[in-house]
Amino acid sequence: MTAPLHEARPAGPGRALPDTQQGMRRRNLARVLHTVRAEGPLSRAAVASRIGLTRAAVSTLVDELIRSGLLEELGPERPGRVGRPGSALTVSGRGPAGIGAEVGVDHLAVCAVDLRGTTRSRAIRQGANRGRSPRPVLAELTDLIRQVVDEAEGEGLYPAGLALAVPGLVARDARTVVRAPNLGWHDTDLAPLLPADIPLTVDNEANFGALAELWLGDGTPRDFLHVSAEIGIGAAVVVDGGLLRGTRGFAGELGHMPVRPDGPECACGGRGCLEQYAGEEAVMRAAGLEPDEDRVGLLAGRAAQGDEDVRRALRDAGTALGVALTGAVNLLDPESVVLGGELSGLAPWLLPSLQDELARRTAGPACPVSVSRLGPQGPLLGAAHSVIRAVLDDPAAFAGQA
Amino acid sequence: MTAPLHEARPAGPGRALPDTQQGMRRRNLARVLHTVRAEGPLSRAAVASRIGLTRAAVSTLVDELIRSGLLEELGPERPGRVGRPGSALTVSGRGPAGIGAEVGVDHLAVCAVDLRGTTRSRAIRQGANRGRSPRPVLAELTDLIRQVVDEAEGEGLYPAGLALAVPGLVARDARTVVRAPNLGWHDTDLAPLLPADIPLTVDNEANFGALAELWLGDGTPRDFLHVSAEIGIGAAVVVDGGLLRGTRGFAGELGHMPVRPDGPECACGGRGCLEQYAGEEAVMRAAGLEPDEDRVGLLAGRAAQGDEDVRRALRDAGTALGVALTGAVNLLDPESVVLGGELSGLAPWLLPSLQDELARRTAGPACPVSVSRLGPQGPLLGAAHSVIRAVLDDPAAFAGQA
DNA sequence: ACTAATTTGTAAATCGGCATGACGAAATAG
DNA sequence: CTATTTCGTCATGCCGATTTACAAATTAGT
Repeated sequence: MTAPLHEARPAGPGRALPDTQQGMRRRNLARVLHTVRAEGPLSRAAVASRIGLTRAAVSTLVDELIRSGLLEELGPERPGRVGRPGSALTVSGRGPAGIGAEVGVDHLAVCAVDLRGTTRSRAIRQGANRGRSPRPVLAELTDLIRQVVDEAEGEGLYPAGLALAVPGLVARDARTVVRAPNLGWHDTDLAPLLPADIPLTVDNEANFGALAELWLGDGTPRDFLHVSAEIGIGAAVVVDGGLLRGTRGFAGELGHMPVRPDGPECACGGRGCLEQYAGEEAVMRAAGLEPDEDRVGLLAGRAAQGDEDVRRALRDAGTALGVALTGAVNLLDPESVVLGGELSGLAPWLLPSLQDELARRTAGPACPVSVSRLGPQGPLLGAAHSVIRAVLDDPAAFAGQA
Repeated sequence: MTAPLHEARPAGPGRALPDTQQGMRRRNLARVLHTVRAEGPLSRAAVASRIGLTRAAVSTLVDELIRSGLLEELGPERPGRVGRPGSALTVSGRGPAGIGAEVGVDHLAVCAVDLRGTTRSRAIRQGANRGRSPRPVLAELTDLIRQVVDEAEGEGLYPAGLALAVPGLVARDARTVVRAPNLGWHDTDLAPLLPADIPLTVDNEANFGALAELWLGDGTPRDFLHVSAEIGIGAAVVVDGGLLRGTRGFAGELGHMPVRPDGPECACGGRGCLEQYAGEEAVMRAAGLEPDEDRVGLLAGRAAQGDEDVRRALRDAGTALGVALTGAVNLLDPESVVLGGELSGLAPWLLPSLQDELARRTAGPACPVSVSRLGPQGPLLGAAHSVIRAVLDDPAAFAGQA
């Protein structure tokens, strides 16, 4: 569990782990569990026909999963079909729980999700974290985590892992925050500051948001670009159902796409980066507003009231986003672009100019742009579900932990 | 073999093929073959220790590969080490051959590569193909293919597949050219116009170039961006040792990255696309030269002679490339950027300004930029090797074809 | 109602594939 | 010349999925 969850791709045939029968068993356990979770209550025979194994083989696999507490038998189905009714199986509601946590600029949040995907417990605490050092913030977060874990344990769950979403760049070790400008954190190993008894994974808020979109969004494809924003503009690239992380884990930095190469200087050293046109600070300035804690809320409120200055600022930001996204879309050819995170609240005023710009610069049909249904809670849900996903991907590794 | 070679990623655990013992055997055959090919002559024991199987298991796998004609026994090694010497194994020099073919703007080329990776036969024909219709061009190409195949068969090889590189966009069915502006082809299924007795794969020239770089380049990482150019500017994205293709197979279109969003109108509908600053035509115009057949050669020649106009034009193109690449590098976080294809000949004059621009716009260490050792023959080699790669990845599928 | 047909789940036998352990073969070290 | 080391192979065993058979539970048909 120290390795990052959900690699973009398993290693090639030359370097893979030895392909032995235990590995086969483990993969088949995963396939059974995955299909039962994905396709609702299912009989052993139904699972067998879906994954291509025989009923006998599935029987033994199911037995093992039931013994591990990952599957539950609901009893005989009552269908109108001919033949003996099957015995319905579901993923357990009392097995492992994924603990998701989030450090936002102005809040902390924790939740526990069970194998079925339902949130069983949650805790939120408002309060500005900008400029506070990691230790007190994570101490506070640890309180919330204990709270949520206690509640989950009361319902018969046990924490299988803790996934933390932060608004910043995270190293590939999945524990060290390299740079989180809006918190003021840099090069900090978070693991020592969090509960040591639960396996930890730290990742970028945008990445978790994208995974939530992938797993929870309705009709979201396996190849898309997920754009979110907290001050900087973070994006996440999903390729064939997996996250593209990059060599250092920094993939998805949309904020410093050159939009006007001769524009004003940016902190990154370049000129005319997207962030200077569509970043929160820039939009606030363009709208003639003062910096505030809840910038997105303020912008959305004013825009909804019909404030022309704010609307114009958002239109311009949408155009800039459109330019940057044109480049990204040309390079990646995704099936769609999803606006998520805090950005989704501003979508009504960003979207028209964004889509215009994208369409204008694209030969042929433009890449469709949609708004996340999950909105700001995407990252937290994605984090919790990433833990659940790890269990589903290798149930054997989590077997005896109840 | 009708499915595209080298998907970016196998399907998730829920949808994968049933994981049965035959599958395990197939994968282990592949692993044995891969290691022998990659690490030179090797004894059974050496292979076993490398891939983590026992000597006994490897013995049976090797037997099967020898019977299939994919491996050869060289006889006992003569080492200075204690103990019975092993019997060296090599991949066969008389097994399957990968037939690579290329339709360029001003040439046709075909080659045959054996399992060892050595080119065993080749044929090239110069002649402008711009504006010619697919049928006569591919008829001519078919002649060359027959020639090369005959020669290869004379040496005991048999064609395991034909891979064709074209300078244009290819659909994900790996047979249909969607758009090849410099040939004037569009929406053409090439399969009926090529030998029907060899399994066919068609792909973008830039993609094959990138694969060649991945497989044949020295020290090339598993995550990089490969930039080539023929008129348009094509790039290919390699993520964790696999090609990123995109939903429609169009990933890697660098040519229409917005470089100066208010710049002149481009054929794609946008403004100030990279192609207008670093495309061949644009550079020729900026250098004050007339259109010509061998544009790259002309530019390189003049630049080498010290022509200041040409050099300035190339410097500016490098700067524009740098701007576009900044965006791509930020988005993908690759380990390096490789200049390949025709572009590699112009590298000496493009590189300085390109690297300057990239470094200026990057916070922290800039992404290293290198020049392909393979140069213009990358695509052809990549095509041939992609066939060989398919054999290595699943030897069982090619077993009885000798 | 009673039988036939159909489907489910499991048990027993079988097969395929790798691991284990032992052995002869072929080299080096002393 | 013997002891040691390593290689390749064989016999055996284990593990996991398949095959085959069968009892159980339901619907369809008379």
